[in-house]
Formats: sequence, C-alpha cells, structure tokens
Amino acid sequence: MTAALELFEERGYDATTAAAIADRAGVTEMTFFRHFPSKDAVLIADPYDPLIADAIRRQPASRPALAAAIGGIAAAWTSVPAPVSAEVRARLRIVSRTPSLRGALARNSAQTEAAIAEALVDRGSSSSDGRIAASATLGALNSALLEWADGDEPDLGSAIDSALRVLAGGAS
Amino acid sequence: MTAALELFEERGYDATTAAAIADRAGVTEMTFFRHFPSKDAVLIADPYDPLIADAIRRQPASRPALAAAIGGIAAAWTSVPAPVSAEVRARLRIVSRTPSLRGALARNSAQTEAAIAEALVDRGSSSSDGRIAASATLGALNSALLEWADGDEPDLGSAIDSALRVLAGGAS
DNA sequence: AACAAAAAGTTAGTCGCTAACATTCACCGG
DNA sequence: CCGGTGAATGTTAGCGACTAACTTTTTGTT
Repeated sequence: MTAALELFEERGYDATTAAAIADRAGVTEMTFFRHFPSKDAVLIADPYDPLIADAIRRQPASRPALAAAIGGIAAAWTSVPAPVSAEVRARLRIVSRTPSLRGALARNSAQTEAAIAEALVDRGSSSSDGRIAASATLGALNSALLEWADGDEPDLGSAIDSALRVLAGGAS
Repeated sequence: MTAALELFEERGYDATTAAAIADRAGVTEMTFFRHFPSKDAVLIADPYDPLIADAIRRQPASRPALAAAIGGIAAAWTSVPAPVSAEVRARLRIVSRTPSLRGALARNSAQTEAAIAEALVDRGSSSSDGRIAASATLGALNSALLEWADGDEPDLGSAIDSALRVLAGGAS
C-alpha cells in the first residue's frame, strides 16, 4: 500500500502499473492482487458502512428520509479522529485528480448506499424512496469530500456540513 | 450497436466480449472501438446535457440550488418523446442488472454533473454548492431511472417525479 | 475515370486481472 | 531440534479491454 501511494504521487494513478507497485514493494504482481482485489482498491476502501447505518437508524422518526440520512452521516463522521482523516485525505486527493477513478468511487459507494437505504427503510421509508435518498446523499457527500481533499481547508467536518446544508435546501 | 444490445440481452454484459459484438456486426474488433470509445459507451450515452443546463438556467432565481436543479431536470424531461424513453429503458435495464456498469454510469454522469453545476453557478450559487447540488441531484435521478428501468411502470415522468419529491424533502 | 478523404482491416502490443499449480515460510506440537 | 501443516508467495499462462502504427479498401466528387 505504501509503495502504491508513493507511485501514485510520483507519476499519477494511470501511469502507475500494478507491476510497478509490486516491484517497488519487492513482490510479485500476483501477490499484489492477492492483497487488493483491484488496483483502485488501494485508494478506495471504507469500512464505515455499519457506523453510518446505525447512526441513521438512531435519527428521530419524524425526519423525512433525506434529512435522516444527512443527520446520520453527520453524526457518524464526528467519531472519526484527525489522524484518520489525514490519511483519507491523501487517498481522496489522488482520486479527485484522476477522472478514471470517479467510477470506482461510485462503484464502491454502492455498498454504503445499500446500507443507508436499508436503514432508511427500517425507519419507515419505502424502498424506492430509501434508495433515492441514499444515492442523493452519497452523491453530495462524495462530491464534498473530493472537494475537501483537493483544497486547503483542514476541517473535514465543515466540508461535510456544507454538503448537508445544500441537501437540506439552504443554499442558493 | 444493434449487435451489442442483442448480445447483452442474450448473454449478459460481462459475458459479451467486444470481439463477439464486432463479429456479429460483421466487423473487426478495432472497428468497434473506433465507433465506441469503450464497451460500456454502447449503453451509456446521453446527449441531453445542454438541454438540462438550459432548463436550469431558466429556473426562477429565488430557488435554492437544489430546488433549481430539480426543477430544471423535471422541465427538461418533459420534452423527451415516448419512443426515445423506450430505448433509454432497454439500455438502462441492462445497466441495472450489471453491477460492474454502475461505475460507468457515474463516470459518464460527470459531464452532466459539470454542466448542471455550471448552470447553478450562473444562477448565483458558489461553485462548491453548485457541485454538491449537482451530484446529489444526479445521484437521485440515476437511482430513480435505474429503478424505473427495472420495473414495470411505463411512465418515466413519474419516476423522475418521485426522485425529485425525495430530494425536496417530502418523503419519510 | 481519377483522386482525395473517410472508413475499415492488420498486426502487435500493454495493462488489469484470473486460474492452476508449485514453492517457500512460519509456526507449533512432539 | 525435527517434522509437518497451513498460509503466504512465486511461476506460468492466458483472457479481455483497449491503443498505436501502418495498410488497404470504400466512398463521394470532380
């Protein structure tokens, strides 16, 4: 993973072959793929799905689906410590600079999306509404995260806040 | 394109090689890639970006970003005739049944997203808010479209309506 | 009929990724 | 200290998406 991140920084993602990563790590290409299911998995991995889903389930029942998803995500992110967010940022910065990785990010978000949708259904949304709210929320969140990663502002929380503010309809 | 859609229906997307598509079309693999930049481009192509962007620019200035994006898309889709929507549906149905294509859909949406974001900025949004609202809207829209394509209900308009209703915060 | 431009073919290669099988390594009881 | 077992790693070979460089055919026009 270290080797991969170094190379991505040096030459960019697309110009880095899996073989080169393996080489720098002193390992075979096959070994690389045994540890990571794909080249993009080095950058895109988030184990936060259950946290988010739980936080959503704890949202007040009175809130509509979109608001509940928003509130849940905001709550979940408060538990992420600063050192972790620095790492997340380094990864996302590469993603934001590499158009070909946008698809990978979305594909990865599919699981998170399903988890959110399920949590919303548990709260009483229709499955259709749940899915829609989940994908809208994640779309906004990913967009805000990428922008945060690419900019200078250190605070992850405020990046998320601005995404949620827009979703809540408060932005002109 | 016809050859590709036939094969996707018969064997599924992943099980259809580019060579097989070219073969059925009576053409070389190279020729296929000269007409389509990638295998997934056969399914995912939408020339509606300018339409949507214009419709958004025509939204009342008083509306916040998200609401304007919603209203613009709804307005733009009313101009799509029924036969076109049948074709769109056939394509999207394959996308919805093929997880590996989800990323492709998102990658393709990037252009539409940029167009929407730009239109929102023209209306006075900050570029950050514009991007966020655009990606949320497209997330919701894509999600609703995929669900529509996979279901039985013929009316595309109402699928879009439900996406917009959720975005507007009216869904529990 | 001649010719320029556009489209299609040929060949060969890169890169991501997988399968099947062989090998080395690390740890653990005897 | 030995032997053995399971995990981690290596080897080879191959598929499929895609690209590059170059040649050939087709097409439309004068």
